[in-house]
Amino acid sequence: MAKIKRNRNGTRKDVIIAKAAKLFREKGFSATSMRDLAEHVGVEAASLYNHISSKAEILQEICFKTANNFMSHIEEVDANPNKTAIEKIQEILRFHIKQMLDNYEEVYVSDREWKHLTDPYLSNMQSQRRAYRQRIASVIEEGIRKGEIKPIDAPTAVLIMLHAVSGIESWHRSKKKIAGEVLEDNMVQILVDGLRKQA
Amino acid sequence: MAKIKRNRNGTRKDVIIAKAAKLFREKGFSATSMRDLAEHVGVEAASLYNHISSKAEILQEICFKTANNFMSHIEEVDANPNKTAIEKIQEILRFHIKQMLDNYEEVYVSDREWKHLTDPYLSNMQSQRRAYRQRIASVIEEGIRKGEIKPIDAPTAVLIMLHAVSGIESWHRSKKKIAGEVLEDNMVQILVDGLRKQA
DNA sequence: AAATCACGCTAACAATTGTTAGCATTTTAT
DNA sequence: ATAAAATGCTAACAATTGTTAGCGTGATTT
Repeated sequence: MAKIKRNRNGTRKDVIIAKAAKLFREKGFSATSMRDLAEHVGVEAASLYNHISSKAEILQEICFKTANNFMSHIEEVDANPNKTAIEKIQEILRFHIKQMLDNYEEVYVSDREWKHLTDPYLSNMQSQRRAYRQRIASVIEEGIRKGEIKPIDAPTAVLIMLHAVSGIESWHRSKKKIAGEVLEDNMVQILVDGLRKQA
Repeated sequence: MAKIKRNRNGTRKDVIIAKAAKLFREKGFSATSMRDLAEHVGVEAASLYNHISSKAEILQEICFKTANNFMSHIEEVDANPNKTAIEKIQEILRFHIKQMLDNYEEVYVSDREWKHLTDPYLSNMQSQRRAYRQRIASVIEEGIRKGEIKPIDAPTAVLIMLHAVSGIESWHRSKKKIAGEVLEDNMVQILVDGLRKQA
């Protein structure tokens, strides 16, 4: 009756999902109530259901949109046969970092809260994640074969890369932030060439 | 009346906290109900309150026990003036990895769920975490000054280290696990010397 | 043997949860 | 202008939440 919902460019559903991503990041999926979300959207809880069909659906949209985003990128990178493995890894890393800077809320939520998906979607997400990690591992193994990369355990390297990137969360919370590009360069350098000087 | 709670060596409270840590890791703090926990302990929900005073207290015990554990270790490491910065970093890393292997549930929960602490404890935990990261950053900066470590942004390096280690979660979930010591060596090598061969 | 304590149970509470029904109003299309 | 669609509201629902009260039984202490 009184309040109206704003929408810049995109549907009202998009507004709801964006606010939800923010809350899910701050408090977690389970600890965020629909009334909580409604309040931040500026509407009563019941009104949300004119735009979404359930709380679960919101999480699904966030998770799968993000997952597809990463999956298309790695396919694009991996399709190019003229890049070295190290170059591919660097591109993947930089893409992750940029995503973590630009779409922070959704990327973070999709990484931390996907466990709360329910079962058709949960299994789907699990295999997507597995497939994604496997693709990166293959790039690393290719690099090992060609002598560009140290002979380390590829799954372990993937694990380090992906989780290191998700640590950008604490960069966001930090008071004295360095610039995003500096962060990116630092992270890539540390992961590719390590902490130790000279070697 | 009928059921009895077991206890190997440690109080019944310890049993409850251990089971809680497992559930908090699997489903998150908010998504774990006291009835859920009670069922896994083999008792009715109300009976838990003979041993703990609230759900919040369980999380507090898990988080602060773990935090103190890490804090004492870094103090011990840092007190030794004969170690190089790289050696200190390696020791800290190896301690984190070992903790993640041996006390998986509690370390993981303490890292992911501390946000659900409430306010006297929440602020306390926030400053403890800040202080801990700051100590590691100081070690790195010392290493940079002495020329052992590349001149990178120390907070970024800390962020990478700590989050890389927390990725051991996916090692736990993995089917074909490499041995714990191999994992440890791989992780330390990658973080200290990077992925790239030779340099 | 008596008294105390530890610890389990059932029942119940107030609050909060996600969600639906039904109705009113505004916006869009005809 | 009128019909249709979109979107908001209030009220209510059943289920679940953390937690307390009160009672009983078995073990431990005196």
